[in-house]
Amino acid sequence: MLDVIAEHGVAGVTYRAVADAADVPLGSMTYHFPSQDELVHAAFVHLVDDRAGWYADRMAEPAPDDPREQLARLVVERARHRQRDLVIEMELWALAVREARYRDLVQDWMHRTRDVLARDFPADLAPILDALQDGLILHGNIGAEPADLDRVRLAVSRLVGPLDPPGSADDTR
Amino acid sequence: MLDVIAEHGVAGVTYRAVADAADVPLGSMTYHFPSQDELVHAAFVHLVDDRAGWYADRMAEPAPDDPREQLARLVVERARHRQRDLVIEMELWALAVREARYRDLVQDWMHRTRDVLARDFPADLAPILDALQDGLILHGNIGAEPADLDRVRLAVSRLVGPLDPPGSADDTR
Amino acid sequence: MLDVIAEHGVAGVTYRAVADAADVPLGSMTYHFPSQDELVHAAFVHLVDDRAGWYADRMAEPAPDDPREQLARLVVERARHRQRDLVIEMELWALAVREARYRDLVQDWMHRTRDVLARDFPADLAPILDALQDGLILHGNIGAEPADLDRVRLAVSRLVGPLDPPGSADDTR
Amino acid sequence: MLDVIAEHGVAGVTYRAVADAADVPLGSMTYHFPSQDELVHAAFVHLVDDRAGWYADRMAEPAPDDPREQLARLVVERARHRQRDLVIEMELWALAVREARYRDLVQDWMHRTRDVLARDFPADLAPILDALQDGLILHGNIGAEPADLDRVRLAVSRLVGPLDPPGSADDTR
DNA sequence: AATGAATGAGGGTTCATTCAT
DNA sequence: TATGAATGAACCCTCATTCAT
Repeated sequence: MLDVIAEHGVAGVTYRAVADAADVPLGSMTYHFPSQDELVHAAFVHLVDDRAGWYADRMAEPAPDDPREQLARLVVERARHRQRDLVIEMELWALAVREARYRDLVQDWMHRTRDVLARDFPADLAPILDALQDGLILHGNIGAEPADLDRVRLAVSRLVGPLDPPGSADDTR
Repeated sequence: MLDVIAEHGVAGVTYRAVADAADVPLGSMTYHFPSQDELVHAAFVHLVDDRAGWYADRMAEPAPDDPREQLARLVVERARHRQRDLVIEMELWALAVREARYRDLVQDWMHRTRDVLARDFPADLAPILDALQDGLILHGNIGAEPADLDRVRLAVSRLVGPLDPPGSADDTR
Repeated sequence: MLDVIAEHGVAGVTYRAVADAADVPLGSMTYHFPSQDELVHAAFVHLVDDRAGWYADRMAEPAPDDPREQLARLVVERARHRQRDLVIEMELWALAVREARYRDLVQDWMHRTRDVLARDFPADLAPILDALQDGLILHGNIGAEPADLDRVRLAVSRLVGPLDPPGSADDTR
Repeated sequence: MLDVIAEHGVAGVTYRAVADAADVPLGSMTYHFPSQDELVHAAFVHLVDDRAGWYADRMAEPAPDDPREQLARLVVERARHRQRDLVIEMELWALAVREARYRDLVQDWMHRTRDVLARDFPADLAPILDALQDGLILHGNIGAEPADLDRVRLAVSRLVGPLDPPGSADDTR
């Protein structure tokens, strides 16, 4: 299903295409998803859950001991050229600006992401960092050259501040 | 044409829909745009040119005397809720991550934007500022609450530095 | 279907025309014959089978006891003016010289016809008799006056020889 | 024009296709041939004249001194596999069995051919020889293997008789 | 519950033909 | 006279959706 979206966009989602991709009978598609939008929405609900969970897990990795570094690395990882996931996410965003139903989905996702960010960064910076990372990822995927780790580090450290003394990143909410 | 995209997405672009919206005969459409992709591409070429020109003009306004403030205001203006333009731009981005032809278009746009930014900000910050503003605009349009000017100001001033008289904005990498 | 071909040629075969002629819904047509060529090909497969069977049956009739006479009569019967069947066969031949797929079909038909002829005539004469009969039928249908039985008898008896007791029809090459 | 017919059949004849093939403006086509059938008919008139003239010339060649041999050779020459000319002629025949206008054209052609044949062969055999040669040519072009000269010689000599008046026409194979 | 058949609507595209220039 | 622009009518084909089994 998501493969179909990745390749042909939401516009290319047809019962037939998905049935073929999933190797299930056509009748079984319409049986479980009476309308086509049902099908698309279900796919995106699944996607959001999957991606939000993945993001929380990755940010929770104690890896570099510096959340700024971890954030920068995650951005670069997701900003690598022409990612399947990004293609699908873009389709969701495009839907979200037009249809409330999908907007709700994305808003939910955004909140989960900000909550994750708020564990490591000041709460008032979370929305900004979230916007920054989405912008960088988008540009990395579309731009001529992939995202550059140093540049991302620069952006993050400027936004967050030069030092992130261990344990000091207390969110004062 | 762009109205049709704004309302129904690129997927809703049909010769018939556009012909109706523009009140021209169906045969006229296919005559001037032999294939549908021709039509869509032409519309986006126009859009990019229009938006890039608009952006350059607005950033050139000597308005607040502080380019950081001007940038922040432009972001907020474009991040107002559910903008027609943003809807269309999202469709373009979604296409761009899937099809090289549209990617080229967006890359061109990105370069023009960065050139504009480089007039007022250090060159190495231009791509970052560009990504940041796109992220903020996207989130402003999709998020539950519209972009907040103070928050955007904060983001910009942190990224660029407290003062930016030409030459002083040294990046401390 | 074949009626449509007979009246308007293969070029006049449209899903709509056939659907109307057969009084079935348009969607039914495209469902059972996903592409138009499918439809045309299926019709001709049917035709060939039908005609080849018919020919074998007719030649097998013990009728005049002289296969030369039976052959001559069949030619004249099929060479009667403006026959629906001939119209359709011509369309098939025209396709066959251009497209391998239909050529195969006609070759198959030709072989079946020759096999039938080889039951009553020397094997090396079968292809010649087949060509002769097709030429006569064609000319009979297109020419100003219909085929003349005596003339056909003359042609056949000259080609085959005055007598054709099994085995005696030796070609004198 | 005839190239277009050869490649796509009469059904593939469109003002645009012909204009492109002849490298003339589209408007010039409709100007000189107000209707499409005008165009097709003119092309076939030209074809018939061309082919009939060619045939008369070739049969007039004193070449092998035996008209039977000359006829056989011409048949084989025209029966070579997948000839452009034959493709076009088939389209004409297919039209001729359906439309009087084209039937007249072909009848005219047939008469000219028979007149040519009647110069060298008994008048009552001319129509038969004509039919035979068309049948052989057709089969040669469609059949799996091209026409065989010996077989054609056999057919002709059987039909015409072993000797051709002035004792001369012995085929010297 | 599950599925393939069936169908009507819709959409891209082609093209003959008309017409202004 | 000659030509490109313009347009409305088809036509092929895809698909969502319905329904009988």
